[in-house]
Amino acid sequence: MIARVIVDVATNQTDRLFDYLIPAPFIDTILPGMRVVVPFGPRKVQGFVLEIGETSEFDIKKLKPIEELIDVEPPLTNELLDLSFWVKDQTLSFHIGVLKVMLPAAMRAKYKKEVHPHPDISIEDMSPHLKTFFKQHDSVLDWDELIKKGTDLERKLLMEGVKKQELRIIPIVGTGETKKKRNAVRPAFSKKELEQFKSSLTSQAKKQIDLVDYFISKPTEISVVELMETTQTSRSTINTLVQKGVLVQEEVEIRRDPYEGRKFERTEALPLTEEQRAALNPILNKMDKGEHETFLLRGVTGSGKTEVYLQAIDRALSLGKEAIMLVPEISLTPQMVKRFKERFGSEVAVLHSALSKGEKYDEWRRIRDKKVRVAVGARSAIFAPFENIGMIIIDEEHETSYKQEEAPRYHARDVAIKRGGYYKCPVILGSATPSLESFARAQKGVYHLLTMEKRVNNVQLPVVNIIDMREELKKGNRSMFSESLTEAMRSRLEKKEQMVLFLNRRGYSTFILCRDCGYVAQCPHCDISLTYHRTNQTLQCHYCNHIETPPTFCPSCEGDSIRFFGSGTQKVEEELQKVFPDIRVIRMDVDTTKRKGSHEKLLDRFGSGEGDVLLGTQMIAKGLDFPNITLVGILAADSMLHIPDFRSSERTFQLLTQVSGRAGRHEKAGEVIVQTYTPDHYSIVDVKQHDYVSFYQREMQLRKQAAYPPYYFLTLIHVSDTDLTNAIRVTEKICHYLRENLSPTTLIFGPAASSIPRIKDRYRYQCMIKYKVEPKMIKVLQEIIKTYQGEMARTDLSVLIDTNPYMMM
DNA sequence: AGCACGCCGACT
DNA sequence: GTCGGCGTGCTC
Repeated sequence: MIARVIVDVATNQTDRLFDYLIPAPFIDTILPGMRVVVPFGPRKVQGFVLEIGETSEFDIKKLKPIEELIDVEPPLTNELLDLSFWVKDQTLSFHIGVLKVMLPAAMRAKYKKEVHPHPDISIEDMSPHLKTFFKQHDSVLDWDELIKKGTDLERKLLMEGVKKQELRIIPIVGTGETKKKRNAVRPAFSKKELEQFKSSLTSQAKKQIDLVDYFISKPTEISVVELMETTQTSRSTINTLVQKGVLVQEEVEIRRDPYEGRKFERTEALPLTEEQRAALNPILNKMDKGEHETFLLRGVTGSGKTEVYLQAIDRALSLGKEAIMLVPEISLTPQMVKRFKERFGSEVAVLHSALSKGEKYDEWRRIRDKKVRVAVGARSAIFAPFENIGMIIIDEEHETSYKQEEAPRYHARDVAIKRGGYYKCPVILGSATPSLESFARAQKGVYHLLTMEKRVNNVQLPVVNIIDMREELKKGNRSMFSESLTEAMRSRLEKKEQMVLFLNRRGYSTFILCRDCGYVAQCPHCDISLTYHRTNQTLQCHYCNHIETPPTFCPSCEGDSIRFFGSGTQKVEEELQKVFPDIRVIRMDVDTTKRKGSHEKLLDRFGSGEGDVLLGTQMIAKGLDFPNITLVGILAADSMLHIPDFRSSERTFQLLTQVSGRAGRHEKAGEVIVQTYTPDHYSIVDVKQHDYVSFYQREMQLRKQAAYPPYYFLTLIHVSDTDLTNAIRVTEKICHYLRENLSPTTLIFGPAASSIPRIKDRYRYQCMIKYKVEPKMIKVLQEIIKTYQGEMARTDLSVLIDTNPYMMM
């Protein structure tokens, strides 16, 4: 018997199946989808068994046997294995990369090298330096750690030791899994025997008697910690009884429950509005018939999309099937989790980045072990290893975080539709502001469009006021708050209502500029300006972490007119305090939410009324639902509009609509104030009218003119090198090759310098492909990778291909 | 990616 | 003459 294995070596030459003999003990248990450790050349690596077969094209006598079988059950289902082929082809990724992304981080291979004293040599015979080294440390040392953290001398000693054969390096392939264990004890005796034992104890042994009494009344297993607490005894007393053989101590695996100790009250399905029912029915219909269809649910903010999702999932469960619900990382808030836990109780597993590796692993195993039937999570949860999926939902489907920006560059939306096809189940893409791609497909009838235009309980959409900041300047108002916004904030403070202020930039000042000569501090390694960080008084590069102290005189003209420009949330907070000295501000951005659980804490504080203002970046745009918010202020609506990306208008419209949606979701009416320097731009005007369709139509015209998606598909090839001329040369060759080999209707742009032409001293060039139908595309791109793989391995050259890119930089 | 094999320069 | 530089090629 032969196993065909994908090995954990991410290179072009090894991106294929390798055959291995299956040793007799594994023959009956080995299955496709299992992880193995195999010898590969001179070392050992982890691999995934994809196929089991009888024969090999390779010389059977030369096959090596599998070293180790890691799994008892295959972590990857047959469906996921099939899917992995599709994903790696579509995204031009290494197969191993796709297989790994399907598993929780804790299950990916860990490689380490252990440093041992050579077995034939006694420590005493080693060279004196090493002798002291091993005496100071444990006798088994981790090579990588020593190399990374050790001193130069230590490094030198180690190298010498290896050369002189005094040390041996043993590579270890680990699985990285850790199951949380706890010590527990249970009685080894029956009740009667315990009574007997008790009477043999002297009255001095009071604590032992307490323990025995406990087990007489409750003869079941209990964790040591819990036992100590309930009986007020110490570990040593328990140990004594273990020693005497009265109690048995065991390690019991426990599941890490990220939501431990939290009570979720069960809720029932809410009554649906007319619109909700009209949206839900066709979905249920398809589900009942066991047919696949992709639905695009466009519902304004507050129209009750979540309730539609919940009831759709409920139907899947009552049909005996499972459901996956994807939420953008940023809006996977405790509020959202709570809503799912309340409806589906212990049927829900939650997968998101705030969980520890171990917690994620445990939640993932609950899915694989069929302990739960609903998976809620961010992008990678689309690979939840269910085997009978009845419903897949992508909330906020327009969110760019569904596209993974490193290899494998997959889009969760595409994977969702692929899996939906496999399981013949409906897929819902939900959003108040669908991506143009999805809405265009719905218009063409590829997706089934469902619309919800009204908020539930007939709550009105907030009134949106657009403030022209150029007028404010003319009036002499140079602060970051317009008169209207200041007044609106004052009235909320008086009425004790809450508000949200949104600014798309964190930190303090974004750049420094010389007023005399226009000098802007630039990063020496990147073509980007440096950002001023007030906390440590430094200028920092956002791309390479270069740090320098801000100059007091202009390095260019030697004048003293250096000024800080642009403002972040930190500065807004200060300004707010100046205008309203008593205002209570809760600031939420990357800087204030770094610690685990701080996100939740800040929201709880705001929810309980501890703050008047929630001031934040992106992360406050979604999912917030507090009844007392009656004002939303958007400080710089056009900050996104000027990013060189064909989607910048779309992003602006989506973001403004999402943020606006935070206001007046309940009894109290909401108001939104949008500050902008471009009040006539359609992506801002259409927010005022809450008119998605109007925005869509205008934006589509521009996309058509400029030959962008949804009219064309895009592929972006990024070429970078420390050598500028070589980067250009390679990009030129690639463009030439594409023009020769793709159809004449396909548009090829390039070579063009990237919008940030240099990052970390690497020069960046691009080639953009726009196409409608191009059956040879994948083949041609594979050919390009093949052409440059050698040069990429040898030199600093890098060629990356992004099919369907979302980051144009 | 690692790692060994292999073919040319500066050293005991 | 050897030690070691990193170019080339392979891993079932």
